[in-house]
Amino acid sequence: MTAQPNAEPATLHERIRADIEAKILAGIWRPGHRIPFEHELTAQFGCARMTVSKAIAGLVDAGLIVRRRRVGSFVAQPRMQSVILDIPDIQADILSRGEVYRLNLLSSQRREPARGQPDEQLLAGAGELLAVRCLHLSDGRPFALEDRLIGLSAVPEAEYADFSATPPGTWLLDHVPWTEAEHRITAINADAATADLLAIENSAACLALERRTWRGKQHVTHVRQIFPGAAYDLVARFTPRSSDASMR
Amino acid sequence: MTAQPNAEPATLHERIRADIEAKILAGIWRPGHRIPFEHELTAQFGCARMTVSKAIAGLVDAGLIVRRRRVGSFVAQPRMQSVILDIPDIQADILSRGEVYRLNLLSSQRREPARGQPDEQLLAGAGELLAVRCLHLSDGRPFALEDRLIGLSAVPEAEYADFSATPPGTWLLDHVPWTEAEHRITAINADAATADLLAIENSAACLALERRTWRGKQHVTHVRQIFPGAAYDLVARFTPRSSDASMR
DNA sequence: GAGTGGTCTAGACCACGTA
DNA sequence: ACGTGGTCTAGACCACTCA
Repeated sequence: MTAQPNAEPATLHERIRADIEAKILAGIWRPGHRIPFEHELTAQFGCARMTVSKAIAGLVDAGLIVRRRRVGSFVAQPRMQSVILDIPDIQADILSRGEVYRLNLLSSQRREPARGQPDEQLLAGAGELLAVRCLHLSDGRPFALEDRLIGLSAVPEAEYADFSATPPGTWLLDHVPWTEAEHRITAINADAATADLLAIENSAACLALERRTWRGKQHVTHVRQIFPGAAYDLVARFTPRSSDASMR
Repeated sequence: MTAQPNAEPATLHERIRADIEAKILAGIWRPGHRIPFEHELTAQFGCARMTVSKAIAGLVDAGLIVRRRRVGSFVAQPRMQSVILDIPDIQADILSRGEVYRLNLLSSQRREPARGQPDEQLLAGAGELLAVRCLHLSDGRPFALEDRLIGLSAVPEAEYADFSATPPGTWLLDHVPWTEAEHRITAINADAATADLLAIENSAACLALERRTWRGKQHVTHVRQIFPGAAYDLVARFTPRSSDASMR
């Protein structure tokens, strides 16, 4: 949990927000209930309308309130909607746990996109691809196996980067602003080669995390990271509008 | 992608935000660069400071800007931070794909929390637990195996709910507002019993999704859902401040 | 001390959806 | 037509932090 549990909020709009939130959580205002109009809250709290509006806007962000013009603002139907999952930089994550990070660069080669792989051709654009394969180690133990493709037309300077000094993911974060990413999380049985590299049993369950990243419409990189399922979990903790998440 | 790509934003603070965002994404303002002071932007756009402030606040939410008093506002170092993962209601998800949803309620029993299980005792509080085990089916094929514990002191009316009519997750969403949830995603090898229920091979890799939900400080429910890894992925797509996610 | 962002006010006009 | 929320203004004071 990030925030202290019961600290009285300092600012007025936060107190108003907390006041409304408390009524909802206590069940006094059930889903679908119309909360007081903004001008009523203005009178109740003796403040300007913008302040009330800011408080409600926060509750809308948190998914607790729905506003409808000409009608009013209502307590939202609860939904298992957005859950914030943090998928951190592997190096930073290992270091933050006080463990020793090491990268084993298995291969790195420039090549043409494969025929019959429209994904690779989109990633390559007019240029070529950089294919990097590496193993992340934490305290000497395999932590994740990474296969990455980088579009050299999007990131030409990647060709000259030293990925044994800086892991490719970290390097890209530092060099390329991204606007969009798609993640896919799957469970797979490790094949023989993967199991060997990760030092796990053959066909042991692993988490496969695939991420494709764009800058604007330009596809920047596509990475697949495989984590031993027995050792590492993805954890996401959610509180409306404040979250804590990590990989354990 | 949810939002239309290049629609000119209607409101002023959105245009200001888009203007700043564009400079960052184009690389004109690199990470660490100090963007103009608010009073400068006020002059540049010919508007009130609150409008500029609202625009920047949005960029702070999106993680693109960091504000520092007395110093200025800066382009944030990009981080692979919050990724919004949508973990929807299974029934709603299956129905939204046009498939037939069916629930197989395997067991449902009221019982005491197990000794030596502090988790269960916290969940039970002063009362007992409701333990529900069910299988979600999509078009007749096993979709997920669910084991759920519900704290009857937190949700006493759950005891009389008909979980063969409404899946427990859906029922809880409709009846209990929640404030906090913790998710854990793991890969596991299916044991014999699980494999049998899910109609998959023994020790096939599965995604295990564990979720614990609170209302305030009160622990409401703890659920573990197991998905055949070969058939289903968790997908999350991220764009700063607007997202699309689903389970496939 | 000086200048930044953080918050707030007391108005105003507008867009929109309901009736 | 009406009343809601949505946006915006032109100020103001404060808190914080750097010099």
